[in-house]
Amino acid sequence: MSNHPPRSTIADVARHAGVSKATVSRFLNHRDTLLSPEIARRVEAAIEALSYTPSPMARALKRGRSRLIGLVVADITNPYSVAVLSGAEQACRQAGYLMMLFNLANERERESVGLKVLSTYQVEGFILNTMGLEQGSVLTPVLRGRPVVLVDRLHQGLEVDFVSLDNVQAVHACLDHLLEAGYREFLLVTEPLGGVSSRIERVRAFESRLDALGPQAGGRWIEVSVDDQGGLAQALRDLRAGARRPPAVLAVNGVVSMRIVAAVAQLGWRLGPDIGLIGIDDTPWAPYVGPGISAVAQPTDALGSLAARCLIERIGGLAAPARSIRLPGTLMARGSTRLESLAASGEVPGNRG
Amino acid sequence: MSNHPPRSTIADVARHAGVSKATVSRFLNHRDTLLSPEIARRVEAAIEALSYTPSPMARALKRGRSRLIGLVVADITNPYSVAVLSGAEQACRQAGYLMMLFNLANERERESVGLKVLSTYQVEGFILNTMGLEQGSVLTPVLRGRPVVLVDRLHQGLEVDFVSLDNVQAVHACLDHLLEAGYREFLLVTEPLGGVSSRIERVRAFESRLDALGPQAGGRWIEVSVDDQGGLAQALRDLRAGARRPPAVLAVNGVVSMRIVAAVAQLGWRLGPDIGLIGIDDTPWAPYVGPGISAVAQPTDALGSLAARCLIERIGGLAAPARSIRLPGTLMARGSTRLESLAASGEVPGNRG
DNA sequence: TTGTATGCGTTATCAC
DNA sequence: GTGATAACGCATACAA
Repeated sequence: MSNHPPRSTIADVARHAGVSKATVSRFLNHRDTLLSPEIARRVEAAIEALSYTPSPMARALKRGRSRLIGLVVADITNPYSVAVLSGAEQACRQAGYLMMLFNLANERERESVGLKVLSTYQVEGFILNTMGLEQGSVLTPVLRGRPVVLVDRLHQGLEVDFVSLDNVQAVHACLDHLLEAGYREFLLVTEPLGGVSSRIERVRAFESRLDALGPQAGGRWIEVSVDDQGGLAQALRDLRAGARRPPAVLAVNGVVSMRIVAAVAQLGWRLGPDIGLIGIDDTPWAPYVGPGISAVAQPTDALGSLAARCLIERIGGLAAPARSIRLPGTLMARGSTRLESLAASGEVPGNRG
Repeated sequence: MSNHPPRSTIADVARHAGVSKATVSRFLNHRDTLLSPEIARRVEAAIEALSYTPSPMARALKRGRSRLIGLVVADITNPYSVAVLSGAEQACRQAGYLMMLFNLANERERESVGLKVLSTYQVEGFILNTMGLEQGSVLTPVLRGRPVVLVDRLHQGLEVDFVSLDNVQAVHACLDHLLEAGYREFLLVTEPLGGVSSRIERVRAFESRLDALGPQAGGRWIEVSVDDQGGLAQALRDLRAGARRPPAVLAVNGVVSMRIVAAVAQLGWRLGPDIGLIGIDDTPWAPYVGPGISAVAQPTDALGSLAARCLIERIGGLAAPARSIRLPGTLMARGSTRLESLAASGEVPGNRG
């Protein structure tokens, strides 16, 4: 059993350099001011020689700051969450913060637990990508004044920075594209709203746009829970039966897109000619699923890094009123929104940007 | 500006309960022994009243243990990594550990940086899902005797627990399935081996199985780098041109599968009848891509939670020799390995388990 | 400009 | 059984 030397401490460095701990600490934190070149040189050499690194734990204890950022995510299995997480992680790293991850695994009641746990580790701020079900009033006490930024989903009564897709723009882009492609009858499919702000916003945008469009187009929206694939298929059957020409479905997110694709496959219909499909959230596979699935791609990386940067600004003391940042999505038009089948023309599915 | 009360400390609890800090600490750590019921009750009440939680930071400082586990991941954008991560995170949580995440973002040289950073945070152990390029000899010093478990990829000279897909079984399952489906000419496509153990194992398994098969089947393997999509298409053209009947491709992982699909689409071929495709790594979209992409699904969740549990056992002091755990994958047969096209029969793509 | 002393919130070692 | 007290590694007020 090899015994490993304990990591060297500030005391070791001080001894090695023949100075006091305070001097080493000064070198670490206020290198510029208050230090004679000669001493600085010796301290630096000692640090190098002992390959000394300050203990963030001890620092956190003393200063109350930990260089840690807590990320609470509803479901790390969701590619959207991961993409955002990834962008955020990068920005944090660049700013010298480390990320502590807490995954809710879709158990919403664990949200406050996650916050508490991260809290005890003295994280300096939180990025929340959760269901948004906990009211701000219950969150506030555990936050203890530490900054928070919300991603994708708002929390009632929590007035903090918010970063998200521009849902109105995204839904409008979808509808405009469908109209241009020749569809006139629309069905928006969402998971049960359940108070989730992004879903609600998308539904509202859908409704208001449809109102504005007037009689030239018609549409409804339905909630279908994940375990009711049969209900979804039935809804699609009804939709198509009641329409004079091929209708189109707008999937509120990637999960729903996937389920629509499954249902359409099961029904034996062709995406595009028989029923249009466009969804919010793009995936690398989308170009190759059936005739290609049209989608609005979210700028997930930007969302994540913006969230992180906002948070870090707040940690740095910024006291501006709560900001709301909305980033546009970009439409990827593919075969699932092409009324005329291309099977005959020999064209191949793929990206059309 | 609302001022937030500082979190209560062990001293607050002691004062509130009219006992000493030591007593409170005892209640926290050795509740069972050495404590009169009366005092215990009072302490408990005080803790409740002040909603006190011990500071993990201070604990870590004093005891050297942090209840933190460090996870270094090559690319958090890779769904495989995330799936593993997710399983690991869950197991850690259940054991009362929190996960600190360090993403290499595919910059391999950041591996030792990641280890160092996590190290300073006093993580009690590491789960590594990286390229495996750093030799054990360079890793060992920063590990300082703390346990490590490797996922999916081995490191040379690092004899620690290892958890991974049973690559031999997986590749054999693929080949057996292809043979049964009627294919006889095989091409394994991998990203450049670059010393990554999982890729090497899969190639070796491919070669040895082919050897064993003898003249009834033939095959080669090629490395194609991510940015050489043209080269991949050309390789496929050559493959098909040189084969008497439809050949089949074995994609070494999900990323490669995706690229093959893209190339085949570009070539205008039908997956299955024109060229077979089976890949390691399944995705939710696979059933709906073209005729359905056949794949070997990895037990990612199990891999992750096993990794975490191994690590936690080691942290607990287990001193057994390094273990190597190989979990079998499960074959999902779909249309991309069906020689006869089903287009005519009206059957619909989907899972066939 | 540098050193001494104290405290951050815990746990552990001693007394009592 | 319980209470002082020291120490973990660091940063800072104060003294020099």
